[in-house]
Amino acid sequence: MKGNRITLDDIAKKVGVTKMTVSRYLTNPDKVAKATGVKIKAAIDEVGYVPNRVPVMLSQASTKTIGMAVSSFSNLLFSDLIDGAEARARKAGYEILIAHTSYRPEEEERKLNQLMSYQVDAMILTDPVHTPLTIKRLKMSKIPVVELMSLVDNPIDMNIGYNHTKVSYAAIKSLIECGRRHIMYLTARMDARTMNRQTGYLTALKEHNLPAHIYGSEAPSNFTIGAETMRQALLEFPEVDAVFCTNDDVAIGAMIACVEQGVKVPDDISILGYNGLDIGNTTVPKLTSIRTARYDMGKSAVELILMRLRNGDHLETHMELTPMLSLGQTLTTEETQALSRNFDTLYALKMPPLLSEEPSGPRRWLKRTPKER
Amino acid sequence: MKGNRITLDDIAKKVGVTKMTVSRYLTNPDKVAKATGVKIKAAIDEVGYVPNRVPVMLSQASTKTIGMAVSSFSNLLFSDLIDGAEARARKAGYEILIAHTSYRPEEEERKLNQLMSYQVDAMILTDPVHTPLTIKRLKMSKIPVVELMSLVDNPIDMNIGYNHTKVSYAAIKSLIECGRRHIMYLTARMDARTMNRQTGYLTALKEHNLPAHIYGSEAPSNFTIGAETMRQALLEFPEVDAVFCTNDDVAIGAMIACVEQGVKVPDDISILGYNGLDIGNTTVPKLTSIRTARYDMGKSAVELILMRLRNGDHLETHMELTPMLSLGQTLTTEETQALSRNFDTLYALKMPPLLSEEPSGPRRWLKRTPKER
DNA sequence: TTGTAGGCGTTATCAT
DNA sequence: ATGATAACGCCTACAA
Repeated sequence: MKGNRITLDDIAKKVGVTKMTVSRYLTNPDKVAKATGVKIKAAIDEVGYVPNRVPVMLSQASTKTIGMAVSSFSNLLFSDLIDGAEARARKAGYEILIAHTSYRPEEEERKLNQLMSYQVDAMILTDPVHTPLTIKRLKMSKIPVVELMSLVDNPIDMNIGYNHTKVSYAAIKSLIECGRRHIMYLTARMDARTMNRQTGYLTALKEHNLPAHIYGSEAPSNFTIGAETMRQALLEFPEVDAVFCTNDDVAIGAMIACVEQGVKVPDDISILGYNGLDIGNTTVPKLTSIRTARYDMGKSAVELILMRLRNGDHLETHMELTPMLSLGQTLTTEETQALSRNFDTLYALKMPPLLSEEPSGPRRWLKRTPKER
Repeated sequence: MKGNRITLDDIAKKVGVTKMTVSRYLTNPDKVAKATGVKIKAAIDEVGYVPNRVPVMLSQASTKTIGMAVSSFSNLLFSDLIDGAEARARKAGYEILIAHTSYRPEEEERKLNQLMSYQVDAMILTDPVHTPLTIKRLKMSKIPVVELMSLVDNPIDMNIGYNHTKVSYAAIKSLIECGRRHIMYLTARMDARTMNRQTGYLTALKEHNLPAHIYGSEAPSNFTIGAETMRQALLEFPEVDAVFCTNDDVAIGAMIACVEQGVKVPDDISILGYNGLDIGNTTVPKLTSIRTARYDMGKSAVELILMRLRNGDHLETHMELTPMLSLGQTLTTEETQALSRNFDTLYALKMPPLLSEEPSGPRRWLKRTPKER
């Protein structure tokens, strides 16, 4: 039962003109007689009329709307992505329509369907993996699509992001260069980016004939999970001398566990986070983390879309970004410098064949169901 | 320039039927001949057809869509609200359309306009303050509206939330009962709920003739801001023996500052957070916080909307919730018990006339612009 | 300055 | 089992 919404015609009748006049007033008040305009305004204010954009969408016109499917609202990194995209979109008179996918391709497919059914002019995706149907729908629709965050192998259209595998490879190489030999990968719920990082981690270790130690959980990442997993790791793998974390949440959990157990960071164990969120600045010592330019990515995505929409050009844009280091004290000075150096030359970095098979070393999963509601 | 989207007619022509037959197949495959259905399915799959919901919206029908205007994506509390609402909505075949307001009534007005222009069947609001136009539009539209989080004075329609003023009053009273005399309010960017809490805080102090000490910042709250502000407070107001925080982010910042300065929590200073987010469980000691039932609120909001939509009843539903205590160790045992007791009898609680004027004690604002982009 | 006609893509309704 | 027609509310294009 939906309320009887007010239409242009209702306003028109109140004023004693046709809806066309009211429509004109709405797009440009100067196009109607001043006296008429005043009456129309009064009528609109009186009833709280909200223009219905649906018919406009129907008339093949642009909807001035960009759809954005983000992986999660509980990971702060996506909040920055949205802010960047919205700020740029608004400046151009566009709106962003947001949906979230919970990192699941099928959910992305659902939400994409929903957004496309609103006739969005373009789509921004933040998951790197899609269902075949998602890909087909986007390609057939011909609307501009930007995949954000990860550099992907077969972009649907445009792509801005990081090669997380390469970044992780470079990070682990740096730690090895600086003498770490028992490097652990601390992870949480497996999504595609988590896997990319793992591949980079495994590849670097393999190259140096070092064993892999992967500790993770099935639950979505948070501080508690990170701490629990790290406690377990310290028991089972006490030689650990470096922890590469899939994100800052679990990294902070790891720091908490280290403090509890009297482990010195970074002397005994160095800890490296991923994303460079604000929270890492508040710990003591501050977390060293791989910082991704989230706000700028959101902004750039909209910029690429606007260019395409305006010029109709079909430049294939695939931008590989290189991360900065969010400086803290959870790596040694030497390690920090090695990482910065290696990130600077990331484009030139050659990797050996990627490893995606199971690691040779121990692999430990804490069984733990997501929290009850 | 929008892609030439595929329509029902395109599919129909491919198959050699009219679009009506294809439409029937989509709503109920059994309504067309089996052979026809097979051909239609093939055609749809081949071109990646996405049904266009816009015409459906136009034909006065329900859009099966609920609009939700959340204050922020960078505050985790709203993520739970969204999850609760989405879970319930999906079960009923509804979609949630999300927009964010950055706590600003004018932005809420903009986003409301956007959502209503998509003909949503109902609206969920999470800000407690609205522009007059927002209120008028919602009331005139007659669609079900739920205001979440805060119990408000003049609800637009339905309302589920907390009386944050009363909750804060009860919390401060409890601290006073237990002997605290130098209670500080630690806040951040001022939104309406922050103000409600301040009023409760001031009222309780006034009743006991204690001076108020309010420390805050203009920037959006985060851990860094909380820590900075608390450091300043410790310098200027060293007698402080309790810190009432507007949210868990600044509370954790306060804990960090206390640890740095060698202040014992809760012996020297007790710290109380607000919202009971997961992050409070990871600190040492765990943060004691006032927990709000966010997921359930989101769920209940949709439930009320569905009832209204289905039955057309116009029960005025105004639910006042009472918070639980998220148990930690940043209050003394005695204080924790006092708070729990007082929350249990919150409904019966009588407050003196509210104070909303400026506090009598010192008030200190750290000037700090939001972080550069 | 204002009005009229037609069309956007789907579904309800009424034929065939 | 399938087709034809009308309607939803706005805007573009043309007319007065």
